[in-house]
Amino acid sequence: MFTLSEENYLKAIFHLEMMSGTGISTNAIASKLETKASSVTDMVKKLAEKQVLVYKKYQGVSLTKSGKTTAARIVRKHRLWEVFLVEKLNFSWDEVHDVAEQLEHIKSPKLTRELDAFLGFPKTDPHGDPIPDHEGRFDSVEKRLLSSLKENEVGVCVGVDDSSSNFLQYLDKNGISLGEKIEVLSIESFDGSLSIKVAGKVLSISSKIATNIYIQS
Amino acid sequence: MFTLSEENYLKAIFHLEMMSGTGISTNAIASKLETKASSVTDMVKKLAEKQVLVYKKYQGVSLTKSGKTTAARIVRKHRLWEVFLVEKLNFSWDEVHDVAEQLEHIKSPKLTRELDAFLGFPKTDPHGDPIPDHEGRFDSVEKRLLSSLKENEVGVCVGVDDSSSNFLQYLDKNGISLGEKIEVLSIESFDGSLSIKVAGKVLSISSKIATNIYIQS
DNA sequence: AAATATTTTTAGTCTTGTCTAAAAAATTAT
DNA sequence: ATAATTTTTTAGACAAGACTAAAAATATTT
Ligand SMILES: [Mn+2]
Ligand SMILES: [Mn+2]
Ligand SMILES: [Mn+2]
Ligand SMILES: [Mn+2]
Repeated sequence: MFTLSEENYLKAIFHLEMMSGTGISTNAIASKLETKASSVTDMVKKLAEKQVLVYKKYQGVSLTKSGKTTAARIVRKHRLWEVFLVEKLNFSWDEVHDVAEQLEHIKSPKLTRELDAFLGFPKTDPHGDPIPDHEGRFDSVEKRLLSSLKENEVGVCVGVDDSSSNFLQYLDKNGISLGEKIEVLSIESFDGSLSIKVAGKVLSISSKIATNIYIQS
Repeated sequence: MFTLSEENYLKAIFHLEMMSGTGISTNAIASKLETKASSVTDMVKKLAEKQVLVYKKYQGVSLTKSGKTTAARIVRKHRLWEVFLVEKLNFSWDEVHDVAEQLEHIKSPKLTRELDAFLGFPKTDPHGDPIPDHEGRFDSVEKRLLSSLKENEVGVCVGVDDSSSNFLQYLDKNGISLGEKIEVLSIESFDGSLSIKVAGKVLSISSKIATNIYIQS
């Protein structure tokens, strides 16, 4: 069994390994969890003793098989609860993250199993992220950044990279949501900003925005 | 804002005041929380500083208005989640308590509000206990112990005093559930055991069982 | 009204998870 | 290859929440 703090470390390392492969640095973990490197060193020693990760001084850490499964199950719960909040309790996609951060630590295998069934075994959460199964497996949707499209190409929005309330509200305001068709009308070579057509309306978005939207084409 | 531990103390004191009035002793709190009296003394000092209870050395503690509301809101969440688990996720009434003990600490006013609405604003939980409103108010159902009935009297089961898995499973096994009519056929004067008729069947229950079942007549 | 028993508080210790400051190792620049 | 910089670890401290053992206050007997 893991403490709340241990679970948060495992999840952070899991996400970091997802992005940048194995051998996650103390500093990377510290900045993701908004804590200090020295605290991370202490904690990874403890987690190494519990066999959920391998730690070699000055070399960073890597999750073991068991560590990956444990972390994926927390992510599974996080995303199932996000679906619940949006589908059943009228939350919008920018309101769910903080509550899910709490709910993901509830310990009850039956609860997770039944919640999954109650929601109809969803495959993705409200931000387009895949929901791992009980064993921690999930199929990664093939997707590209909107910024990788060329002029006159089209795609369907299937996810976001940044799930902050700020960014999601910006998307809402501009009619961009999951499943929406996006057409790139033109690209400004000077600053990489795009003119796009979405939901019948033309709008201009910065390159920063375009690198936080995933599309399928 | 209160820590998990502080919330558990507040809830315990709230329940103790419910039963035995004001001025709750250190020992009573300790035994309810399965901790030591010395730990309780430390904690009530802290809670007194936070103005949620009044503490006078050697005199026990009493919740303030604000303490009562805070505690009632935790109880509100506990019971709403119990309803959710039974009504929506196929839990039985003997499986919900431990999970609700975790869920009651989730902090999100919107979540509580929406959950309440999603469940259709239930007035009681799966054990017949009333669900406080946001302000901490709730109407106490008038009810008596089954053991207070005389021979040939009847009542309807409206609650249980003990919500342990053990006891609830015993009730299930014998067809006793909320809303069920119970008729007292005879009372054995030697040990106070009762012969009752419930769901068409006659069965004999000990006096201890009878003092843990609430009925309305 | 003492004496005894019980309850409650205090004093001191421990664990978990965090922090700052300093030391050590690894990396990058000259 | 040395020096400077950055990253990581160690050492020591702290707060929260718990515990044990001992002291103090209260309650109960005789
Ligand atoms: Mn999230
Ligand atoms: Mn999400
Ligand atoms: Mn309960
Ligand atoms: Mn209940």
